[in-house]
Amino acid sequence: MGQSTFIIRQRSYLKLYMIHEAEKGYLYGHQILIDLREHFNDLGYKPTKSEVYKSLHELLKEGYLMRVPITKEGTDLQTLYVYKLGDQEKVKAYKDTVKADIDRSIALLERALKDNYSQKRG
Amino acid sequence: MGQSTFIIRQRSYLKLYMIHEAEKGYLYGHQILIDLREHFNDLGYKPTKSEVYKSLHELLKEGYLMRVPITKEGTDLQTLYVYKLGDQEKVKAYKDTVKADIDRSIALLERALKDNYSQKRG
DNA sequence: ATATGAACATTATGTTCATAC
DNA sequence: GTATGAACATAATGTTCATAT
Repeated sequence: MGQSTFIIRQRSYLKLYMIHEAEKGYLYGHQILIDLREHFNDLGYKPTKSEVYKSLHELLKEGYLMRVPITKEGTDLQTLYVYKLGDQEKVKAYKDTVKADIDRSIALLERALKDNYSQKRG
Repeated sequence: MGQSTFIIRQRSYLKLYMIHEAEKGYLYGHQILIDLREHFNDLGYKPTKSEVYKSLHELLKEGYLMRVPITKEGTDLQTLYVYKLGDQEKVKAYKDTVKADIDRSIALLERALKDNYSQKRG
């Protein structure tokens, strides 16, 4: 399946952050892109537009988020959407899964540090 | 480039372990596959044959490892190879790079834990 | 079964193009 | 410039096939 046996995928990582943002209220695509780039700037991680929108669309398709078109004053046609939290139970289960995935990933990485960079003393 | 902006690639991770194994003496493909699967069994990570051989071939091509055909008693034709450490300086530099990549990856993952799973208290 | 590797397929991700305000 | 998205391209990884001992 899409089930990664190695480390967590970027897509899952981004989806987690989006869910968290939706939990706080609502989010929209362009803004979360800007926010996440800012948030990870110090670590040199700069998620692409494409990944962010794909993550958003997946969450929507899977029912974790719901989309609401918003209206701006003075406009008729607009392509602005707000994303709100969908099924809370589903979301909770999803977060638990991702949590386990992150924990496993950290364990793999720390093992690599231990195995490959520990000082050998005699 | 192949430069990942997100988390360390499986390929780099495996290559690190192979270099480490070569540092201890020598290694060969099938054995390291078995060993790594055993080593990561508890974390549910089961590297594939394909990834292991590709990692090995990359290390060879990049000069981190050298290949030596080995002879077994009673055989003429054989496709067995032993990999030994190549340029030590190059290897050291490579390990430093991977170390930084792992550290950055752990930082990203731990940030996700902090950002998305910390208890909010009032 | 051990052992190595290529060929093929699919996923994950990144880059460019299109559209609209 | 903000904002959304598809189309296209490539990179990373996994599965199957081939070949030999």
